[in-house]
Amino acid sequence: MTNRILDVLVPVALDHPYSYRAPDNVALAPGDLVTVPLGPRECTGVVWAEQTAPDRRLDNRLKTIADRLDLPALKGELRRFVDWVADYTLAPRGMVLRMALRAGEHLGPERLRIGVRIAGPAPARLTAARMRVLALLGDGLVRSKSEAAQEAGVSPGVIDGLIDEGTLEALPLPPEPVAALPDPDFHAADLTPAQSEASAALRQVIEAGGYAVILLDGVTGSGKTEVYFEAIAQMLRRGRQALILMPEIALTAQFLDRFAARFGVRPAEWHSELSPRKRARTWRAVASGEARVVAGARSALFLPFADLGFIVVDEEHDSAYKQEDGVRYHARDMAVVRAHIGQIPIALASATPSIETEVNARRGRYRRLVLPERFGGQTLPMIEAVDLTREGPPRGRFIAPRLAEAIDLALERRQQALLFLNRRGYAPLTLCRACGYRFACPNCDAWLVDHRFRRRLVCHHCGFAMPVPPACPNCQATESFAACGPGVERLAEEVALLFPDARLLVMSSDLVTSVERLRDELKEIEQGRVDIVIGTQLVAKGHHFPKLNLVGIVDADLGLANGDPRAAERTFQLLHQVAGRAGREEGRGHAMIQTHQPDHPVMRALIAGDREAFYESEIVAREEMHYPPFGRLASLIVSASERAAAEAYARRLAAAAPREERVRVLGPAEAPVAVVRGRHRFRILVCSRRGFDLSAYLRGWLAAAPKPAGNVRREVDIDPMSFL
DNA sequence: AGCACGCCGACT
DNA sequence: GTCGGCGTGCTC
Repeated sequence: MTNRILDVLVPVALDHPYSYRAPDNVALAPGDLVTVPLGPRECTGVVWAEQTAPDRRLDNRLKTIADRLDLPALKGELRRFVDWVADYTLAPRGMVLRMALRAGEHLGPERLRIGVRIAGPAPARLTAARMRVLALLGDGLVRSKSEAAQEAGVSPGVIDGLIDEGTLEALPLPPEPVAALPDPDFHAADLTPAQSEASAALRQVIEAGGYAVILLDGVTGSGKTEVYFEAIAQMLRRGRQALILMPEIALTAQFLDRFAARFGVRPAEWHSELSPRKRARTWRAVASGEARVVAGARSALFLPFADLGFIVVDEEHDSAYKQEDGVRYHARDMAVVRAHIGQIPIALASATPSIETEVNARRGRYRRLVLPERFGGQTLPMIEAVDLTREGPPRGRFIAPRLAEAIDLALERRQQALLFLNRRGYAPLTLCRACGYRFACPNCDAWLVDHRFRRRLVCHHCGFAMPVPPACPNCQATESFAACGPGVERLAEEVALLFPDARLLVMSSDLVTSVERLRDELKEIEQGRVDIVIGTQLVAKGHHFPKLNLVGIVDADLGLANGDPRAAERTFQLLHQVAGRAGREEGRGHAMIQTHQPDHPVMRALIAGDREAFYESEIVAREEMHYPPFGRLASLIVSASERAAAEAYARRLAAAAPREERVRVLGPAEAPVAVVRGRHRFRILVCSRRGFDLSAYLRGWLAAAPKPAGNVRREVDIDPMSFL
């Protein structure tokens, strides 16, 4: 036994590596994946460093590393990234490592795939199912067992039966590659002059080498994708890897097919719905360098790339990049950090850049490449407001007469219309007309949303659901429930009434039962088999509807209601994106925005098509308030099942804040949604000057503050995006 | 995060 | 009598 001691980081909620004795029969170096004993179990960990000054007190407790896994070591780059993210977000280092080892649980040896082919005489008993299998395999080719069963329309048992009879022969197949090699010259893109110019500038940045941030700034349909595809082609020619980050919901078949049209094959995919097996294989392929291009949701940022040369963050302004549970990180910001650590270029693409990115571009820290026009000379939609204070719909209705007329006209012209309402379900509130009782969630501080398609009252915060009772739980009155406010389902009812002959489709995340069904529905729209689409946020992202000409925004004020400092930015981005769905191929599009405040800066900028006006006003407002990016924010959330316990601890925590003139501590205040999942929540908001090390300040504060007792929990959210 | 340990409530 | 609820504390 040697005296060598190594620090190993394990993917559990521990902030520091543990020391282990190195076994003398295996060579180990930092980055190697190992199995180590941890308490009563064994787990996978990563050698983090050589331990040069072992803690004497641990001498007799040190355990020995059990084994080294036969996987590529995590590069220094990725280890530094894990350390950086943990330091910044105040998450335990081990939990950040866990994201990099996500394939973890299934990293064992690859399961053998079994292939079958005909190898003997037909069986004595020839059933219809068996005949179909024989007909399929009659060509003598080898097929995997599951493929053969599926194509012949039989159960796998039939195949097994034929193997037993000796008719078929089973043989091992090589593992299926996760992603074939993309060909940079498969189908050279036909770029517009503007795209060529942007592409050439991007190429120059990449040629120069090293870290650089490029903002690809262009409206939907201006061809940002083709431009960054050229940069990826350039990376492929150099034999390096590229990562395309996108909001999970935008990672569609349409996008993957576009990639395949340019490069001959689809990229490797990485998202939460990947099967464990596929996940493990993709992880390995990325680590070995076999997968050259990965298109993935935010967690793809933690993949162990063998040689990452370029990152794209598509739709960089999208709030889905912020992870709100577990390790709270912003994937766009962390992507920039990863590019910096790896000294590689990164491109942020958006039609409506985040205020942070816009300010960085204005200051020259990011290089802006503009794509001014839409493809093929398409023009932006004409946008107008419908002032609900003057020309609103009749009581109980949500479509104003002028919007209804426009829909009529679109139907007459055989064009599609989209009605956008960012609210799922039938109605956001149900009350009893007899006694005023309102249905509220038993676990959260929220009303129950009526979902008629599902025949349930549902809480959008915790998922609580109950059937609609036959009588009022308070006064026992029957037939007394009134739905208040609109949801997409209720809107669909109104549309069916107004346009009885139109073909409707409601798209809402809670109605999406499977990816398959979503794809089918998108295809229906694409092929013009739907006249009116009614949708939530789901329709805003990533899809291209060629026949869509009219967009109606039913309640533009919805996102502006709360006191969130980012409300204006988010509303502008969302409405701009939705309005931009109109008229991408068939003439000039038309968007109508129903609002109670047509003079709000967000609405004015949208109607005037003046994006810069919005940025000007919003940047000034942020600067005045010292909000990001002109200051930094963190939020401490204290929660407990007892309201008093949460409040008392939050007060003690706030009182323990170290004095620091560059920091303001606000609160504690009850969170806007005070109760979630049965836990009462209080929030302390911490604001600091720009450039101040807020993470270090918070770490010092939390270390010195009294520890939470009982079921009181505290969470830290650096750079919070949502204030609910 | 797991997992064990430990201390109180209602059942085979 | 024990099975099992989840609060508490530890893992080199």
